[in-house]
Amino acid sequence: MVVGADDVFHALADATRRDILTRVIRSGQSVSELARAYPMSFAAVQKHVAVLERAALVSKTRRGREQIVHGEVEPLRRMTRLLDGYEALWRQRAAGIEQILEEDEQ
Amino acid sequence: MVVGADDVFHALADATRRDILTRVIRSGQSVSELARAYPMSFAAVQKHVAVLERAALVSKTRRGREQIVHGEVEPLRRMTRLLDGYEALWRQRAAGIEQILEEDEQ
DNA sequence: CGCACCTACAACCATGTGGTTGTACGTTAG
DNA sequence: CTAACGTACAACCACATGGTTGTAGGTGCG
Repeated sequence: MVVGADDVFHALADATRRDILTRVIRSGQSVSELARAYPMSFAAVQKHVAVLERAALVSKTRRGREQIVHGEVEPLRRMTRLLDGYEALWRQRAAGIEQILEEDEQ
Repeated sequence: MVVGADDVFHALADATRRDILTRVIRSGQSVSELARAYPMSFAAVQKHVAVLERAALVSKTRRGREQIVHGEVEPLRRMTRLLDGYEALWRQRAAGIEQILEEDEQ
């Protein structure tokens, strides 16, 4: 696991970042477009995007002088799987659950 | 939503806390039992449990002089649902997705 | 070309976080 | 009753976080 679960959960633990994620999952948006949508400085939004990027929840591609932010769904899938693992563990139906939970710290 | 998604994700954004969660989901354990399992002070583990408790991921019940920590699976289910919402959104199959994602900030 | 726009990044500040130690209090065992 | 155990909480520290402003570099429009 190249990006830790820590990074993904931490990235998701902020309402602004979750909102940014929903926007760019719908369709890519430039950093400035995103920045205009929130009551904070451009730099602040840029930092939020950086956090999402470090968690691999978004990626950026250049388009002219703009940087377009795209949503990446794969890390979300991994987290969903992790949470499902906890749930299954709770239901005592643990078959192969240990393995899923251990991918966590790889 | 009485406990914010922020709290749940933040609680999960730490390997020690996720490990504590797996332990107590299997079966309840006292705070000291948990504390003995990690290379840190009792107080540190106690704080981790407090964070999990604030996120409603665990609850405590008294047994004699011990405080038994239990895993609560409902918040996990809510988070799984949230993540599923993002995924569905990404797949353009957005039927009622907005609603799910907005429960987020209630 | 020259200016405006988009982005990146550094410096700074207040606050929160994860860890420590120490103290205090309730409960059980002997 | 006393001693030991389990817990809670406060004070403290180093460091990360989320925000700010300012500066600088790449890109495109007129």
